[in-house]
Amino acid sequence: MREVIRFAWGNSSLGEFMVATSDKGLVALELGSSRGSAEEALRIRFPDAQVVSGQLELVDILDKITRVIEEPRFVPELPLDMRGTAYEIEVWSMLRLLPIGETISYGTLAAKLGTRDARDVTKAIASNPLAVLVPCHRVIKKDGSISGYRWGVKRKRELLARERRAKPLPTSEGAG
DNA sequence: GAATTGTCACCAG
DNA sequence: CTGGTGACAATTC
Repeated sequence: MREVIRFAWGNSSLGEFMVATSDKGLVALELGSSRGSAEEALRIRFPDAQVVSGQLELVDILDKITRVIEEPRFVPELPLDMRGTAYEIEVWSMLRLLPIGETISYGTLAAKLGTRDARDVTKAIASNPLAVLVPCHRVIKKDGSISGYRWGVKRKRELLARERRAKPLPTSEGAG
């Protein structure tokens, strides 16, 4: 019996996104890719699985994802089926501990993980299949500038901007 | 901002 | 082990 991967499309202020789930939980959340290539990516990632459209079954999930994108503080209780090397999973777990509005550099994150090379973390983060749910957008370069983002630097900036607003600030940020 | 160079842990074979 | 690789980091103009 082949494993079944279901995918569906949703819409948000950041554009269209695709969600894919296995029996265990979410395996992918893609932002703004074209429908064709995103679906193909799934088949490549799960060559032995049956990739089917599950638009109806995933309505609930789509709804939650949309909300996460619009409201950074909303935490969906969605099961994540993380697939990757042990190291990648470690990095992803680490990212999810980052509070809203908080950013960290690749180098610092690497240090926390016990490795010494930021590039190492970079690779793991770049392999993150779960946009937003794993807040890889909170990882930036050491000088504070935005470096790169698998789903587009603009989305990264946008997500960070939203989180800054959502973050409870003791003082107002003043004119900006 | 763009280009250049140094660096090394991780992954696949 | 060997080889390839990077969403880095620090420097320079």
